[in-house]
Amino acid sequence: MELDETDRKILRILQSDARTPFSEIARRIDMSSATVHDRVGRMEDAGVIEGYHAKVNAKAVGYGVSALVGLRVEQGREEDALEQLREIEGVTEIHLTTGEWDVMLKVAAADTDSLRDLMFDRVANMEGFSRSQTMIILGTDYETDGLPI
Amino acid sequence: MELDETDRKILRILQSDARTPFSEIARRIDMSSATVHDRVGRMEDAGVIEGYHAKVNAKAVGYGVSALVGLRVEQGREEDALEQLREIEGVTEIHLTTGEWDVMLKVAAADTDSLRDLMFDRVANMEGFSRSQTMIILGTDYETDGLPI
DNA sequence: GTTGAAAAAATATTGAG
DNA sequence: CTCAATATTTTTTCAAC
Repeated sequence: MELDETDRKILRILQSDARTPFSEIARRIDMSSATVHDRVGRMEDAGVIEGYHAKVNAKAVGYGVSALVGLRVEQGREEDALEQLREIEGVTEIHLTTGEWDVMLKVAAADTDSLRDLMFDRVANMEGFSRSQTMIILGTDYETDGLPI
Repeated sequence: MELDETDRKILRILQSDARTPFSEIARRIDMSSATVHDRVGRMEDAGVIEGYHAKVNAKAVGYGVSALVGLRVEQGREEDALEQLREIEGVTEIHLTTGEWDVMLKVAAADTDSLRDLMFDRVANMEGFSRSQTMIILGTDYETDGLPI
């Protein structure tokens, strides 16, 4: 799908606040809200907009520790490994990467004890597991609302 | 702020679809929409809900390559480095981590050329830079809408 | 805290340029 | 594609339990 500058403006607004009323988006980009409605619908259908998500404070819901985890997986066992990783509660992202690690995870856990359980009981025991490195996130300095559009 | 099971149900719904009408949330959790409205407002005020963001397909807006980047920063130059990193367009996350790297970035770029420019011209030239490792994301296997609540 | 009901505002739809 | 007008829904407010 081709996006013009109007579409991009709408995306910028929805990326920073997904609950902005169409009427206000319309005011800001100087078009009617029917047009905004139409364009948003088309971008949703085309998969340009993949969803709308509330960002929840991790600590408020009991997640005190986050980490990035690098994983080496045995050759030929990648699919097995991924399947098991997807089942682990607390694993919020699974990326396949080049470089030192085959897989990079982002995980959330209640505390360090629970992170240890996650890593030792679940990750290290899965089939195809080779080795891992856990990088605990001491703090997130900065996080954009999404992409620079 | 204390969250009860009702709050958590609301968070789950908004995390998976931030534009779900309060009236529908009310139906699903079997309460009035006035209650949902009240609770959402309080969670917003308390910082439990940090925002609502549209998820935009990176390729659709011209970002063909993403990477995780590990960085070593010279002792005592951390603040300088972070300040510069925040200014680099395409850097979408900056985490301070334990382990092999001091800082982990998530970056988005149009293509590998543009990623090279980002890394060589911007990141590698910044003050306090020591060394880095770029892990190109070949694919994202799985990404939850947020935290398991 | 919760609710139903009223008022205000927003979204969805339609038809035409 | 865009718009104005209309119909439908939702959000917001508020008195009352």
